[in-house]
Order: sequence, then C-alpha cells, then structure tokens
Amino acid sequence: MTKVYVGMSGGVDSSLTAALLVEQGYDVTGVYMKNWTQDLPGMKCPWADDLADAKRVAVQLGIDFKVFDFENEYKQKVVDYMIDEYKLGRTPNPDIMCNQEVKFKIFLETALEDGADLIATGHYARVADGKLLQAVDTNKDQTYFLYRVTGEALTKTLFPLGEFTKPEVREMAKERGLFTAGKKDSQGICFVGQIGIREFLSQYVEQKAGSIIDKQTGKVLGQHDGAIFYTIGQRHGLDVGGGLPYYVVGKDMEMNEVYVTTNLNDDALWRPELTIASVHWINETPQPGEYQIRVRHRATLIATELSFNEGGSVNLHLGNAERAVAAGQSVVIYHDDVCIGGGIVS
RNA sequence: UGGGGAUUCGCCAAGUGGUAAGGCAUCGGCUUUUGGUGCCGACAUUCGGGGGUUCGAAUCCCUCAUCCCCAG
Repeated sequence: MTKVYVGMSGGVDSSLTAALLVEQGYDVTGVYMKNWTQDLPGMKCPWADDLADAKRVAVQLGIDFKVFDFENEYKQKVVDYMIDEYKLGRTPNPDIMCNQEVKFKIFLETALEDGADLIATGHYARVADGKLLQAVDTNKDQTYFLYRVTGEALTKTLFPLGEFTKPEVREMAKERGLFTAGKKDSQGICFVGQIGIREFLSQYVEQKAGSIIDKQTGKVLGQHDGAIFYTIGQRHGLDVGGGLPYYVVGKDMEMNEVYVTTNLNDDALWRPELTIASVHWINETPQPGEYQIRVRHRATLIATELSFNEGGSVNLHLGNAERAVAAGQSVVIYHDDVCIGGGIVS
C-alpha cells in the first residue's frame, strides 16, 4: 500500500486532500508543518488553532498525524530571504520560496526518510509525467507559486485538488462533514497572516523618514518612513492627496526617496520587455520561441517571445506590456497547459 | 505703505440668496496563498473669525486675520 504524507495546514483544501487520498486507497499520514509560531504586535499567530484543526480532521479521517518542525529552515530560507530582498529595494515573493525550500524540499526529504512513498498538498495544480500542469480550475490555479519545484520532486507528489474547482472542493468537504469545511480561505503570506507586509517588515527594519517626490515636477509632495515599504505601482500608503491618485514609479534606496506620478502611462509602470534571472526549469530547458507567461498569481497568460542572453538570463518580449512588475517578483512561463518554469525579474 | 485678488473636509475643487457636488488622501469591507492593482462603502449641520441685511446666506454689506499679485 502506497504511503502518502499529506501537508495539512488546517484549511479546507488540505483537509479534503487528505480525505480524497484515503478514499483512493492510500495509506495516509497527515503532517502539520510548523513553520512560524511567533505572535506579532497586533496579531496573534494562528498556528496553534491551525494545528488543532488539522489534527481534528486527521482524527475524523482516522489517519496518522505528525508535526514536522521546520521553524529554523523557514526562518532562514523564507523569512530572511524576504527581508534581505526588501532591503535591496526589491519585492520578493516569499510563498514561492516556501514551496521551493520547504514544502517540496525539506518536507519531501523528511517525509521520504520517515517512510513515505509520496507526498501530497492541497495545491490547485496537476502533475503528469513529472510535468506541472495548470489546475482544471484555471481561476484557482496555483502553479504560479510552484514553478521553482523540481521535476524530480513532482514525480513524488500528488495534487488531488487539481482536478476540481474550488466550489466543488468546498461542497465535497461539506458532504464529508470535515471540521474545516466552512473555514475561510487564508490569504496573504502565510505567516504574516492578518497584519500587512509593512507591519511585518517594520519589526525587522528601522523606520527612516524620506521624501516622496513627484517624478514629473521634482517637487517634494510629502514624507514616508522608509522607501523599503513601497513597491512599484503602489497607490495607497503615500498619504499624498490632491487631484489625481499618485502611483509609485520608482525609489532610491540610497537616498531613501520614493518617486511618484499621476501619469498612468509612465514608462516605469509598463514593461513590454522583461529580463529574468535565477531561472529555473522544472524539466528540460526550453527552446527559444513562443510561450505564455504570467507575471503575478491569477494574471491572465500573455503571449511572449522567449530568448536566452549571455550569462544565462532570459529575455521575454511581451505581446502586451504588463503593469507594475517589480524587481524580485517572479515571471512564470507556460507552454499551453504546462508550467515549464520561470525566473525572477532583474 | 498704496491698489487688486484670494480664503469651502488633511489635499485639489464645484457651488454668486434657498438650505454644502466631485476627485485625491484616510478608514472599513470585498477580491487574492506574494508585493501591488481593482471593486464597494464611510467620510464638512458646515463654508478664515466677528457683526449685520434677509423668511432664508458659503453666496450681499461691514470689520478683523492670513496669504498672493502689481506698485515700491
């Protein structure tokens, strides 16, 4: 009997994932990954509640349940990475790093060592022949967050939810009477939870006043308390009013200055061409040519001409310019339904 | 110091006798397993202060204050 370790977060998706695998005849073990347990000012970390929920469902399903403690790894590989990137003035995507380093690496390794044959998670994605495919529910597809997983890891991974839509998942969870059937979807960076990225960062970074400058006139419009807290395309949090809305179009980390404009067509806001580094291919390296890309989770796929640069970076010529693509964000590349990999915007 | 103009929510800005538009910002919510975007809702009993005219004024008159422009 195939032994599967299911990552259970205490949410509906992973709960149903475990239930489906049991029904499919696998020998299922539920695993709660303890990645972050710190409370933050103004927000209680929900890990204890999530753990309790995951455990309840495991009991309901009559499966074994374990807790894997990855707090150190998570702090180093995900949180520190995120903070370092922000300090460089970039805008990282910690959840992608979490999948690369924790769920599909340490968790996978630990599970295999512990006797598992396969692992499973509640991601909306599909695997076929070691390839990563978009979920049937394209509206909910989460392959964007998974492009840094290796093809080898995928051969040992099951994504049972990839065949269903979110409403179906909720319905099935309800039919089975799972404790978590009615639980609200989590959102935002898992560990940051309810508080914003800004509040989180200010725990680790010193706040320093700087100027908000109008790119068009050069006038100082106001003050902010750290260029690190702003990202390109951002509108809110500037506290600058009068006439049209202002959007962030750039920043200077050295000078601690944030540049804004009311011009929606500003060149800095639109990227018809992207260069990505730290490129990762799930399977084999693709040939230059026509592909589709996605610049953020849930964005529609857009046609792209892919070519390779000297030094390994990849150049992407977009069919339509994308708005507010920040350095540090990920571009994920698709060939029809297959997610073939991607890279990080330079 | 003469002459002219201005003063409406944190910001921009309608409104010239009939009982305070709108936009930005902000706050709250929705959307979303990243940042961000977007959407919805809330947001001046009050119009620089004080008098007066009028049934009734932000809108007319007087006066004080502040700011701006031209003369010096």
